[in-house]
Amino acid sequence: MKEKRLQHLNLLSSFLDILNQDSNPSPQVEALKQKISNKSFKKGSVLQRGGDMVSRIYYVKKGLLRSYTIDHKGKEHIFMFAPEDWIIADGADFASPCQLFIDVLEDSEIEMVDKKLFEEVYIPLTLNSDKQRTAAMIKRIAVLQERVIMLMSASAIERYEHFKTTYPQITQRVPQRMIASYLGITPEALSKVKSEKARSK
Amino acid sequence: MKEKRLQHLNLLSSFLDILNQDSNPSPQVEALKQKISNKSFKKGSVLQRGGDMVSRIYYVKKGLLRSYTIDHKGKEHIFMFAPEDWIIADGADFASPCQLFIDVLEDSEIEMVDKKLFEEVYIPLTLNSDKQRTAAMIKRIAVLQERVIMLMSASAIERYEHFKTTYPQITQRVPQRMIASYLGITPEALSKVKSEKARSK
DNA sequence: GCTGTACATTAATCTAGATTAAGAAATAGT
DNA sequence: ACTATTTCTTAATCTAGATTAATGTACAGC
Repeated sequence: MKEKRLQHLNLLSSFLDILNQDSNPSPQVEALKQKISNKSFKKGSVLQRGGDMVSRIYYVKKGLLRSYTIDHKGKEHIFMFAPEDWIIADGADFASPCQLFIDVLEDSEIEMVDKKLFEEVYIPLTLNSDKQRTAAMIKRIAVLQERVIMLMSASAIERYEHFKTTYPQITQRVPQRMIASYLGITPEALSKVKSEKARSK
Repeated sequence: MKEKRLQHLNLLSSFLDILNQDSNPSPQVEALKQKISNKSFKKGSVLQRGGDMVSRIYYVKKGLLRSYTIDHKGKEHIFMFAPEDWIIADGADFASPCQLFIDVLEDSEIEMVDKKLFEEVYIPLTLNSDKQRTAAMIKRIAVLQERVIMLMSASAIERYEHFKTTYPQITQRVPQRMIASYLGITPEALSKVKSEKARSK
């Protein structure tokens, strides 16, 4: 089995592992497998809109997704990127008041499952792999905590440097303006920061 | 049993519930009980410093704690407040690179337990109350997620208003400068914001 | 009761980053 | 290959909030 990254809530992938490892699956597990959609999406597809009543968990087999909010002025704020082997879910997954949008940044292959089904079925199936689950959630908390500290104390340059070292695999694949959005600054400010840094070398 | 708030990672309190509910405790549980410290702390006491090797989980029975980081310029950034019935833990609890300080804002009564012990003992004892545990962590994630959105998109006034409605019980009890620190602005800016708002009424 | 220290407010600058706008470069669609 | 659209960069302003500093206020210790 390929080593799994736990940068983010890596629930669905271990769920899938359990389903797949089962060499002699019960009818219950068999029925579940049918409910996991396996789909290709073109760049630009919208998987979920804030406020949608649906709530799914997406596992990125190939490609790149993002989640984001739109504030009261209509501005997008990117919440996270999800490249290969990452999990992404909408706000409902976290009982959060802010509703997240999820869309596709590169042609992608996605496995997805209904959130409710996932919660109801995953827990009984994985009681003995709870440590992994907890570890994944703790990791998620760490990422968010770090992000809060960054937003509270770091300048635009510092945030950008931090992003580059933390997510090198994403830096090259998404437009500058989206990185800027993730960092909480404007694309112009990011451009400025980069050219100033280049000049000072 | 008093209703428990789940605003934050409420692990220790359910842990304590389990220990206390046990009418005929096993020797193992009995031994554990001895390891939970029950202490009073004076305002100003420091429970943990960033970088400390100890790692505990604190349950606030009475009083008020806070956790914060100190950035490379020596500035404090308040990460969270923990009033009565809340749980607070240092960075090590989340495997976070940023080390948190924890100290006492009001004379407090605290129950605390070593993090490692907690993790090793809590999980086997509470396999069947996992849903509660997961709910607590999800709630924590929601709080952090909301905080990120706030820091990315809201102005000083908006953040202050949001804080007041979300944490009314804290607003009256901590100095302005600490609320400012939590909001990611300076005390002067908060003062300005408040007087401008008062004038415009 | 004083005195000192921490905290809050106000006002005068300063600055990082936002906004606006316009041109250059890259990408996609036909 | 050519056009259209999106993205990136640069530069000129503008502004929210930082910084600095001075004054006012409350409480703690003596």
